[in-house]
Amino acid sequence: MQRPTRTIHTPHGDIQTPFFMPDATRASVRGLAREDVRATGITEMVVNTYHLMLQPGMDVVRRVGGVHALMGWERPLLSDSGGYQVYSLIHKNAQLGTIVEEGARFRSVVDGSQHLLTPEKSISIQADLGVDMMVVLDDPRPNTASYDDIAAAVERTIRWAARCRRAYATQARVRGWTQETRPKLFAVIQGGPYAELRTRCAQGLVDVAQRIDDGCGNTHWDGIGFGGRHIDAQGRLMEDVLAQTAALIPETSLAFALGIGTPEDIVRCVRMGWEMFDCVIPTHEGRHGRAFMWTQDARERIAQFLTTGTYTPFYNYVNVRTATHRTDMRALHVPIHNGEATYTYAYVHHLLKVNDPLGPAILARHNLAFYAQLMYILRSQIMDK
RNA sequence: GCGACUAUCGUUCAAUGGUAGGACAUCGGUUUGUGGUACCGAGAACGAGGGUUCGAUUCCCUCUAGUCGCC
Repeated sequence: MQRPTRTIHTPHGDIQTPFFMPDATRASVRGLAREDVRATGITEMVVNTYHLMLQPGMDVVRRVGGVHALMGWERPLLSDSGGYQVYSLIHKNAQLGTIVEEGARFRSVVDGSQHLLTPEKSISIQADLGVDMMVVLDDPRPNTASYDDIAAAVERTIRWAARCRRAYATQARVRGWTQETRPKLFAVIQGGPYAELRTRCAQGLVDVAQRIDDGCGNTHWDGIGFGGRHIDAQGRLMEDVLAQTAALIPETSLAFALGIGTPEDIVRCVRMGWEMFDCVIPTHEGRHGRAFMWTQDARERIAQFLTTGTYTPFYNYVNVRTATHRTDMRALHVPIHNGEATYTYAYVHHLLKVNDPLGPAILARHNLAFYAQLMYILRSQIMDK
């Protein structure tokens, strides 16, 4: 069931749920200045352990004083553990890595060097990054993997979560973290499409939190995420598993829907109780010339969707590359530092055709603003109740 | 006015006496904890007329248009 909105406190500021974070994988939302991101209404971003440990490397990150300092970003950041990237790498090319009990062994995409990412190393790297929210190293599997394979990955994910939690407690001691200064720690539920494995994973993780102190006296996870792929082979949202998994997450933990999704998927997930989202879609689609646009009465349609579950399209996305926009002088509103700039479809179309990076940048900003507005509408809808 | 050269998808270049190929453009599709300025697919052309030939986009002639050169 849908959860009430709440405020969470992090070292770099408060956040109101539900909220959306764009992926700044290599410490930037590709092609956008942080002021541009901020102007869209986005207040948090996701950075990536896997990419940053390879480039610029943790010696650099430590010397410059963390990823906030490197980016010059004052608001909260969440780091992903690297588990999904190794999974993605192996899925694409089995030569590039293997999962062993010790951790994830992989080859760097930057220089081909070999690395072993253990749960302990993932936590210590994320502590060095200095982020506000971190995620345990997990073991995602494709939904098409065998039941036994996924069941084994669930058990490993639980064991790795325990090792991450111990490593977190060590970091808390060494770094003198308090309840106010410590980063939030997220576990991840695996189990593929199987309800009983999702249940088993959730129980195992909750048990780990109760058994193992996080170094600050807590017996719960700050957040718990939905791991693995959340769409089926047809590209449709796996609603049953997502709803079932959301119900497994204790109210004391934030429900994080990793990697979701389209605007429609996000609203569906909010109805189920998911509170946090990150996704490449708005920036990715923007870079490929696509703009999300509200339909008429979008706000009313979202409200109806949220309360009744009946979906009426409240947006469409426009391929600005097509020649139909060559002389399209309708306005495209894009937030900038001190307000809003009006561009025309015709101009952005032109920029895309001449491969000026300003075109994708305008659309990425536009789409991020769209997502920020969507979350704002969802928050206000939930508060109205 | 004379001469040379050229004429092929929307554009720009190929090839060929027997179902004309690429690139860019056009249209469509893919992208969900970012190896994506990417990938996949479709439609689209032999300047006009005549001749040689079983058969001509290809060889020959005329015309038209363009480019270059010379007066």
